[in-house]
Amino acid sequence: MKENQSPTRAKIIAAAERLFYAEGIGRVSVDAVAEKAGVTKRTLYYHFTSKDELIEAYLTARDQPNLALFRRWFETADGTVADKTKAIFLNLGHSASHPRWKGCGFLRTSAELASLPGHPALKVGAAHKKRFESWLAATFAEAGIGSAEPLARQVLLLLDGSFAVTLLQRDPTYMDAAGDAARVLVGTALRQVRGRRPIEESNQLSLKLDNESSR
Amino acid sequence: MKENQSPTRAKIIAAAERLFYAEGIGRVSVDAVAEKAGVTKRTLYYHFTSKDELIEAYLTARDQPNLALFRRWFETADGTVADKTKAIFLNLGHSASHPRWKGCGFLRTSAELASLPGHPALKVGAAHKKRFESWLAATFAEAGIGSAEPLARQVLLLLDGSFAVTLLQRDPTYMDAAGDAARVLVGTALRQVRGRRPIEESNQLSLKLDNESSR
DNA sequence: TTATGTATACCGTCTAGTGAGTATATTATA
DNA sequence: TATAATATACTCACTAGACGGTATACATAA
Repeated sequence: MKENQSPTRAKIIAAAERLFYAEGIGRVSVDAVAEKAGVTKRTLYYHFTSKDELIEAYLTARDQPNLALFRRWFETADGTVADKTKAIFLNLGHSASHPRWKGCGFLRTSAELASLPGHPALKVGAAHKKRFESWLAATFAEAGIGSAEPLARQVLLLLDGSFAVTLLQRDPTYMDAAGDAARVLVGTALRQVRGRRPIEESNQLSLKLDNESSR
Repeated sequence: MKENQSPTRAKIIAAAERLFYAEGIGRVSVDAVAEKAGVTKRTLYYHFTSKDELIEAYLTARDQPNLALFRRWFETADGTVADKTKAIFLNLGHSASHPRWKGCGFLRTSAELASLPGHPALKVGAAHKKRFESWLAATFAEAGIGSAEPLARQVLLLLDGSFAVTLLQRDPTYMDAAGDAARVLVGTALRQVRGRRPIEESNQLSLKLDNESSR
């Protein structure tokens, strides 16, 4: 297997990440990726058997870094779980103000490949969003929220909705609106917890890190 | 001007609607649209100056029918405004169960053309979603809701989120989750209205129409 | 000396868009 | 009323280039 990370393979994936995210997978040729990576096309095809496999590798490479970024945004925010949830949207709104921001690479790839169910890249994208949803649900459950799973699902829907709408309208204030809705939903669930067993939700002090661009 | 609807032009747009929605604009050639419409490519280029103009015409043709469908789903549902809002998601979930359903054509086009800001088709898409948001806001305001605009925005975010997530996961139950969140948000706003001036929200009897596929 | 990695050069196919010409209908003129 | 001119709506055949992918050869290192 050549699944390991040879430097050349890593360079190719890095080039694919930048180009596929910036232009969309259909508008980027294999030649362009090879050129950006500084290798010949034949070398690219030595490391990947097809363009489809390269697309899959592109999303696989984004999976963990994206999740880590969301987690960090959540964990470094002040306030209740509801406030911390909203912090994800605030940070995302900041990212979306950057002209190079182009929404969520997973969702955009899913839109482009919608006519190819079963495409390996779609499985990677679906698994990525599931992991995010599961992490949210676990975090909510830890805070004592009973309906953690449906709540996590609703927050995911708001998040992906704000990706889609902000990309279309090019207006990051939609992120704030989604964050408000998420804070209301999480806050309501949280108040039910406190009703049963008081306090327990602590105000965590934390750094406010500057955000990177999120994909 | 040939902006009017000659039968040939209408045939071409109808073919474009089916193919672009089913496969995505990047994966459909102008030749394929011409063939599906039963005209030569040169005839297509007689009616449209470029593929981009054809894409724009495709979304323009979907604008009013889609809005009308959502309105009908809302208006024909029983219950409060919150219930009627949720009905949109329920109907959409039903549409999404069909194997030919491929999400929202406006959002998918926006994802494909994300690297071309200012593309005419993107303006059509943005205006379409704005019209939906405005209609929702007006409907909420009519029901006496004070925060009609932010509320409409939140429902839009849930709607487009459910388009994106349901397409990726191929699981229409996400539509139900989004509908629940929307019902909670609208219901909360509605209860504040009732708190100030009681009743006023009537249970409207109405037919439950069977839905068409929504794009 | 065998496996890994890279390069040059190429193939067949598909793409958006065009050049040049034609059938038909309507209008203007004698 | 017959004829000439013009506009509309369409077709066939083509271009120039981009596309994904490959055959072959050469280099390097264990």
